[in-house]
Amino acid sequence: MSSDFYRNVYRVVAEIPEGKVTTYGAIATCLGVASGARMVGYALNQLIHEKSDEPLPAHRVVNRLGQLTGRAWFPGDTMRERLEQEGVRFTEEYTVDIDKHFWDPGLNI
DNA sequence: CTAATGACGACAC
DNA sequence: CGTGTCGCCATTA
Repeated sequence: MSSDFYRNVYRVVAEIPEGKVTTYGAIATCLGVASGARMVGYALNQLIHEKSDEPLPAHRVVNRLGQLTGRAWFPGDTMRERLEQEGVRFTEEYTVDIDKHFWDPGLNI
């Protein structure tokens, strides 16, 4: 399990700076599979049952619209609260200002 | 090996 | 402008 693809996703997600967010598509593109946005989400989905001493900041990964599609995988509003706590602006209750806090992995990884 | 699924994305209607 | 449908690629059944 945990193919290189997964580790790749985990590494990118782990590099997301606080107060910044990125999209599934951006990560996928960074990994080489531009159309593998679904795979990124799938990889993160596996990370739920994956035990880690230091959980990955998956809450900083949103879809291209900035919507917290993964909020359902976090208890309560943990995802929204954490992002808000890091200084991320919200255009809506569950939508971040992706345009101002977008972080491109390709420019930093 | 074939079929189905998925924390998405883009396009069609 | 909101909804629906297909495509994308890896993993699982």
